[in-house]
Amino acid sequence: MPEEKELRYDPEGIESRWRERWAADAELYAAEARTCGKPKYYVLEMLPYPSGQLHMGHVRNYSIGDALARHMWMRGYNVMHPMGWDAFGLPAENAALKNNTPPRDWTLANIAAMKRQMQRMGFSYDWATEITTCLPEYYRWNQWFFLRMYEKGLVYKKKSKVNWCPECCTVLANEQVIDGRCWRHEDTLVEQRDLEQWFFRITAYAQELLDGLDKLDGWPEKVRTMQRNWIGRSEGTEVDFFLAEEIDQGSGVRGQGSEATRIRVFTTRVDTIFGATSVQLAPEHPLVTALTAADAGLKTQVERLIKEQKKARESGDLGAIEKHGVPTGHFAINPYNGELVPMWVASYVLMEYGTGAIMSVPGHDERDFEFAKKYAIPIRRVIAPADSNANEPALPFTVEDGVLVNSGEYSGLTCAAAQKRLQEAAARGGFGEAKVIFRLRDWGVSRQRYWGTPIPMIYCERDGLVAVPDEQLPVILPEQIEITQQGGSPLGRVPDFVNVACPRCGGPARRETDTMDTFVDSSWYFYRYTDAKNDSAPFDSATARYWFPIDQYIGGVEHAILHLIYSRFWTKVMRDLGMVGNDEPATRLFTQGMVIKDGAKMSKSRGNVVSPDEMVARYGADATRMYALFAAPPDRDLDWQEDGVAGVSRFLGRVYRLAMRYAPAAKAGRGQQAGAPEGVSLKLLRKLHQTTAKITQDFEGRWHFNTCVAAIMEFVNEMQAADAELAAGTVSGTVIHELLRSLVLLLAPFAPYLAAELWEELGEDGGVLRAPWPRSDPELAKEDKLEIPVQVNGKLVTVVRVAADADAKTLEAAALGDDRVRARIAGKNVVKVIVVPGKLVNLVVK
RNA sequence: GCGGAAGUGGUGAAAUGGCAAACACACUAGCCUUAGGAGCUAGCGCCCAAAAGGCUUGCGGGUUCAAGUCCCGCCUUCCGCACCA
Repeated sequence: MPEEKELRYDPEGIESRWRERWAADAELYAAEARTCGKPKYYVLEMLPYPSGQLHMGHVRNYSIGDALARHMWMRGYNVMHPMGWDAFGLPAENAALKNNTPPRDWTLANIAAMKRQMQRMGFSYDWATEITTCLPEYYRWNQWFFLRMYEKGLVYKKKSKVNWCPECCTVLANEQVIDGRCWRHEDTLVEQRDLEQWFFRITAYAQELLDGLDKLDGWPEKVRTMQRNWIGRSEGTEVDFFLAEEIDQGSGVRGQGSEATRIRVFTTRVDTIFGATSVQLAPEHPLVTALTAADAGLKTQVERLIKEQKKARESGDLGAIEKHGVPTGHFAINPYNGELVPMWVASYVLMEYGTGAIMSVPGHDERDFEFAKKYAIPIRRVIAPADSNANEPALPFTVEDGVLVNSGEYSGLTCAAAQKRLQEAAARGGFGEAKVIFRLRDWGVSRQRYWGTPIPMIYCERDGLVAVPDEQLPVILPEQIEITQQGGSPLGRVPDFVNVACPRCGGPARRETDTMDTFVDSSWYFYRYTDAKNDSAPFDSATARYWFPIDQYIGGVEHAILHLIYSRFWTKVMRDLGMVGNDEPATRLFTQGMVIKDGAKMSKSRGNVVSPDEMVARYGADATRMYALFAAPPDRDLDWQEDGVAGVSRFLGRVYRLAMRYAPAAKAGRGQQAGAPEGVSLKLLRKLHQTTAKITQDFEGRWHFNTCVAAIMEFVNEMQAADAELAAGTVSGTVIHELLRSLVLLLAPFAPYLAAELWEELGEDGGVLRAPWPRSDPELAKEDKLEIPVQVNGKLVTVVRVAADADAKTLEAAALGDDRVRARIAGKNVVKVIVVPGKLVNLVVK
């Protein structure tokens, strides 16, 4: 007999063939209409910035989402699995400067390249709903939303101190400043500038954004905690202290001082206010500015504090910086007891938080204590432990469940009770009130850049600020424009763009030349997928109500604050506009781990980047994505080892050859009736049904795809080990058919190309994607015999082989009947026998 | 400083309180030969020449018949937050 030529697994051949066939089938990954009757499932991976190159982080992210999408299709869901491009942003302008390419051309070329890479990977995206945020058909709706929010008072313009990145030459939102540095330029310190800016009133939703987190139990706790911290809700009291001199000279009536002499402080511990021995103002507090105007000496000192504060902000370790202060020589009156306390300027008080002024209670606050010690400010005890027998604790005593002392009429009250009474007194006396403050501040969206959505506003000489009317949308971003590194908004240098007739009076007017933060684009993009071609609205409300919320959102944890808080805000705004029915964009969020190489995150600067193209060329897309799922559980960091990819590729080769070898037998046995399986057949079927159960469970719960792949490998190993029996015809064609058919189905979410190929080789039709997911028969999955470990005093001695359903008595007898066990317990008393049927036997002896 | 996650072979890792190291990678030995980034077989935590045996999940305690897993204390690494009043 001529030697049979061994088949070679040729990923390149298989994958290119199927890529062509899939590309020709426009409906393959399309979601069905909402009337289809199937349950819907919206799985979404975060849309990428089109940098031009897919990196391994993307591949990992999309491999997870793709496995899930394919699995859900096979489970019979109506699946939406879209992809798009977050296509505005600074890199396009930088590239334009460097290569003299228009940002649009550069961006669109990058998109084309990355789309090719994605298609090469075989991801199941419905390209008919693809969105590209830099195209007018998309960004016109940014402008439309801007106008709706403007109408509702959720957009406003104000001059304020803003973060300026000298590298980006633009303003940044607070969320884009990390440790005083730009989120895109780690080495660049952000400057503070006074500029007129557009803001979204995200703070109007601060409380709801916070409360909503409690209900988002499908989100990682880590992300929820980060958002809670960012929103930073704080309950306390605002209290007015007044400059003593002014009150003496004026009416003399407490609580009616002028605004210029009022020092409003915020405190969470108003119960300690009788212990306030100074008030501390931020160096940039308006009152300090007023005082320094008339006092050159003070001015010099305060400027030093400002410099110090700036340095502290940049250092990233604020707690370690020594606190400095300057006495102003003025005094303020504590409204509760009329006491005069000195007024200081302190480097540790921030103008941007609370009121920019605090009361300093050194007896009961760590920082105030440190400060008072340094400057010999009196320290007073006003809180004692609730337990009156306790020793007097050392100061500062910061617990909040004590009792007030030395506090006038409030002495003896608990802290909580005193807070309430003191707030009531402040409200009555008109010198304060209970107050909730948030750390979250409004979202500054103006960018002095070109490559972004034009802000649809017009400045008319006669009518002032005029919104662009809806019918004039979109305000098109001009394309022929010279990009330079000059300051100011590039659009300001395009007269055709700037000069416009006022929509109201027709007179001469100027357009707003700032563009929107690109996070606006990504705050609502996932709604657009549901109705991507709509040219009369951002999307159809009924369609969005069908698809939303997103069932599973998958992306990197680096967006925990930025994108994920903005898009929650946007959803609530759209809900209040009546456009959507959901309060939150996504029920479940999954944040995958980073891809690591040689102990560090893959990055160009470290030179440890592995290109997906290279992997695909060498090992195929199936092996590359399957390795991305196999090397670590998806939530953990993944160490990229090329040998591992090679290993997965070899495994797929074994699967291919095994399936091809027995495909004829399987085809012949297809649809035939089989008797009760026994011997090798039973053994293989049992393993198959165990594997199916394991993988099905994992998709439903813990998503440990690494052990799913391992389970498939175990199953294939077992088939391989039975190769002789299979070749000898011991196993019927019907059983072989079930084994191979199910193997291909289980493989389909992880290695879709090979699965498609083998599905066809097995003579199945209709495509593996729409084939029903295999069911595990619990009876078939059950073992009939088990090896039960036997321990003596908790130490393993041997295993006994017994029937799987053996009861405790049988197990005990089997254990005691074992020679090794007998030898071990000879001459000793068996004190206790622990039998866990199906698990183990433990003999406690003395 | 506060909060979170993690720490298991040479490497990536596995283990609803019940046989620690599944599945891979690397390595070693053998086989095969259309010499391939191939395939097949076997070995592979540590100690001991081997067997028998003993030891082993960052460190120290505890709970339990039984702990990588639960509890307490500590160490290390990573991530997030932080003069937030």
